[in-house]
Amino acid sequence: MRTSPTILHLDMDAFFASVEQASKPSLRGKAVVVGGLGPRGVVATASYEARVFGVHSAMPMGQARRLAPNAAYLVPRFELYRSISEQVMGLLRELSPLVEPLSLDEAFVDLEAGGSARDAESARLAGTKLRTDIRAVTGLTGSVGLAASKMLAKIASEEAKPDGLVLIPPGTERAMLEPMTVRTLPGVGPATGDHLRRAGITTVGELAEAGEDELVRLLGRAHGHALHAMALARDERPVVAERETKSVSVEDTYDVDIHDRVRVGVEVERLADRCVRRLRGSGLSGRTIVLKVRRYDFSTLTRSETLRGPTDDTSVVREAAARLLDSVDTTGGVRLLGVGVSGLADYTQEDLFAQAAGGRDEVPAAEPEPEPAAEPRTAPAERRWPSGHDVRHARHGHGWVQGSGLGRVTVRFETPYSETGRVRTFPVDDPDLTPADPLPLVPPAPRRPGGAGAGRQPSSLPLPASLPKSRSGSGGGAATSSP
DNA sequence: TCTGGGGTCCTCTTACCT
DNA sequence: TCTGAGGTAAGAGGACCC
Repeated sequence: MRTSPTILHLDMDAFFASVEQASKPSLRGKAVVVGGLGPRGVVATASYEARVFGVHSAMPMGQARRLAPNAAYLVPRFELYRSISEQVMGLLRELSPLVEPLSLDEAFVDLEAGGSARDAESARLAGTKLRTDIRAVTGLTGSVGLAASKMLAKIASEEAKPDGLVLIPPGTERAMLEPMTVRTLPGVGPATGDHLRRAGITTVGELAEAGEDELVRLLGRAHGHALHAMALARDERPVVAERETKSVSVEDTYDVDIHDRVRVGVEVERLADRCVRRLRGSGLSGRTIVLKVRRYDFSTLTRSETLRGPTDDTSVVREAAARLLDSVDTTGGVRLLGVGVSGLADYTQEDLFAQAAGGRDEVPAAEPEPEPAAEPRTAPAERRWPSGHDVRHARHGHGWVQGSGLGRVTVRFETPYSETGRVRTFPVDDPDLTPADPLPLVPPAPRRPGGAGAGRQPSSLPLPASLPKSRSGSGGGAATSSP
């Protein structure tokens, strides 16, 4: 293990909720919950104000609403989060070429490899500057952990939350870990935590004392060995910039269990199509087709089939998924269906199955994923005007959907840079109201004084080209044109 | 309370091959 | 020819992560 705390872990604070608060002045300082709003939705992120009420990630939405009935409930806007995540990752890459993103809001950086830090002092400086830069560029806060290994850097950023920086000086690691609960260690979830508790092990110190043989006996070879090393603060895993995708999958949970076997078959076909679209979008093909079925009682089973060669052909994946479905009893109803492809190759090959079935199929590779809100699983008004999404009104300007239903949509007119705005209600088919693209959270840098851009509405956030822009067409002044 | 979606990794069992 | 050992791949399930 290295001797300087030059591995940095960044964790953006309550990322999705913070983005929503930054883009909606009326929600700042308020409880905000982002997640699925259907009857089977769960919380993706809760703002710190909502956490006070006991709301946390992965909690069923119904429970969250009981705990925090006055919170704002919003559907996730992944395109927006992705575009802000790219800005943040860009700042990390200025520190080092060795950046390992873990998700939209988290990443490891090897500062030493980038030459941006050699010792504790320079590492702390780099971390402090990073936090300042993130705030300047995105308006958001992130917590930074610095340590000599990935595990410790991650624990440090957790300790730093929210909006802080923690550096673990080399040599102090074991003393720091000892009193912590085993759940602090990555890889110890509810099941392993329970398992260890029953064996009388609750702290990292007790884990270290238990010895490797005992842990291997309790948890199996790989897990026992890894956990013992971590308890002794030993973690040699390098920061890896490029990770190969191992599988691609799509799944849907249905608001109401599906009992009709024919409908189940149709849904599996649709999932197969979507999965192949994603596969091709990434330029991949795969050999193993996986069908996932969650039944009415939440029991989950998977069935898989490995083909002779990799495929990215819709009809081949459809047919394999249908064969797998034949072996599954769906009596009683299913709440979730999924189709995945693993055993990936980063090339596509014409395969015999497809040729036998009539050649290449019709699904275009570049067709964008439909937005979740466009899925026919919510009521029509909510589908057209998802809570939290941006809109533009011909007379009132830029705003966001506060709620919809009963033929009406309620809009709050404000932008990331305005005061808290006013609320107005319109018929859902009001021709003056159109969906709009999100605005940047921080005003774009001003052009030269008196320049052509002065006084204009800020342009919308540049979204990745492969992602769908809003369905507003050219309506409204939020389009990405500049003089 | 009633449990999303997209992943990764590990373990166990079984089948198959040598 | 039969049998068992050992390796490997596939299939299924489960834990965990964000």
